[in-house]
Amino acid sequence: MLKTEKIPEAAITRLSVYSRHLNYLEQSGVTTVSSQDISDGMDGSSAQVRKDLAYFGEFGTRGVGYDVRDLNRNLKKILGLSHSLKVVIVGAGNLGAALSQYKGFLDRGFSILAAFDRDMSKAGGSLNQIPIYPMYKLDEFVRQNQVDIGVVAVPAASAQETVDILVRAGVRGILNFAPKAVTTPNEVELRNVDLSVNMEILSFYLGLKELRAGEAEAQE
Amino acid sequence: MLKTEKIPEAAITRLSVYSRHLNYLEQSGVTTVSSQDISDGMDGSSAQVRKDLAYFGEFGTRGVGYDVRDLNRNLKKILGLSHSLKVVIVGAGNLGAALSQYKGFLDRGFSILAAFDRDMSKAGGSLNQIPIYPMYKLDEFVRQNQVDIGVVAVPAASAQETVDILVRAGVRGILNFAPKAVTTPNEVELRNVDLSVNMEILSFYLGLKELRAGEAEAQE
DNA sequence: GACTGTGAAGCCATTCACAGCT
DNA sequence: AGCTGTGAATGGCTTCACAGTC
Repeated sequence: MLKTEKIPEAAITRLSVYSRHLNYLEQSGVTTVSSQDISDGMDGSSAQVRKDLAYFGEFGTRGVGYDVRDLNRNLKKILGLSHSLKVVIVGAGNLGAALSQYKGFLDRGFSILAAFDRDMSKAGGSLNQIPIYPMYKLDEFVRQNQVDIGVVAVPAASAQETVDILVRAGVRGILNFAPKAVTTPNEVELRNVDLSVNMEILSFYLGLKELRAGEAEAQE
Repeated sequence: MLKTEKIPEAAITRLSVYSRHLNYLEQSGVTTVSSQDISDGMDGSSAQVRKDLAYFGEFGTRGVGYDVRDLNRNLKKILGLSHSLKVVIVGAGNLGAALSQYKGFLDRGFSILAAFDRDMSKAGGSLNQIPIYPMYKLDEFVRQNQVDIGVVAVPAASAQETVDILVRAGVRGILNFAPKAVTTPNEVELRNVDLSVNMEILSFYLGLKELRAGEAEAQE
């Protein structure tokens, strides 16, 4: 169970996607799937699915496939979703508001406890059930409620500062949405979800396609 | 200039981050940087920076470094940001609203022309300057305005359907925020920005850390 | 016959180390 | 001396192909 083997991050990404798909199948009443079924409709191959699962154990039955319910339970356990993680959102602007109500988080069992904003006039208000507090209460709140994850949804200019506050308060992980490279000490896990970078990657490939189309014409 | 060499997607991601950092340096009045300077404060090495740039040409001067302004201009050109791409957002809920005002897009030169929503009562309204139209106008709008990119910010259940409409209308790329695997034909570039997957990856690493901490204790 | 689990092969990306320029 | 550009080496991920199981 405790293999110290190195697991590609891309594999984790895929496990998460598999799990969501299994949720859907479970609701649809499907009870058994093959690795082929799982990989259909995404980019990966069935071999990839099996390899990804193999990092964590043997979940299937040869000649048969996987039990949907059972496999999904295992995946959720691997992903740490068995007990719901406690989350706070920093920055109650548009993005913070959107994240606080994001179905994708709630459906997967994360509990968003509170939002925080520097703007004192927002404090006391709420984002759809979730209370908004002023920034100075963040530290105490995180400590008292043993918050696991801080979501950073502030402007780029205050991103690092916000991260520092969360780290000092004792969160274990940070999900950063600010378009700015930030850093955390090793013991605090960090992930950047860089929306503008994603838009630019798309832009790059559009340009590349244009270029190739141009070349193809020129060849005739 | 037109190297057909294969370029890692990760390299494009980094170029985008470099460019943003150069923007900042440019504003700060810095005129020359080394690959070391660029890599400082992010995870990569200076060798990586040089390799990434080498896919596209020779932008520096040996013994000296890179001209900030010049390099950034080149990066933006590579990323297709020289002429601003036209974007529409589908789904005028919280996430759509947040994206329509997202500074990270505007700062980098994307123009968000309109938002669309299935809910007719939202039509006629606006999200911070950006007009909201009913869904049935999407096709015509995309054609008439030669929209390049469609941003999908609808619930998972209607994601594929929305993608199909955008594809038929003729967008060249799609940025999907719905927590659902969707597909496009080859000629339409697709990128998924999966917020819940990112949260789950974070969750996974938190669990892993816990496990390791437990093991370390057990070893004594 | 169908499907999983896995070693081995192949492929791709990153890192190293140094030649080449200023 | 300082720094870029790059071939060669390394390391890691994915694909292949098949033995093992039902």
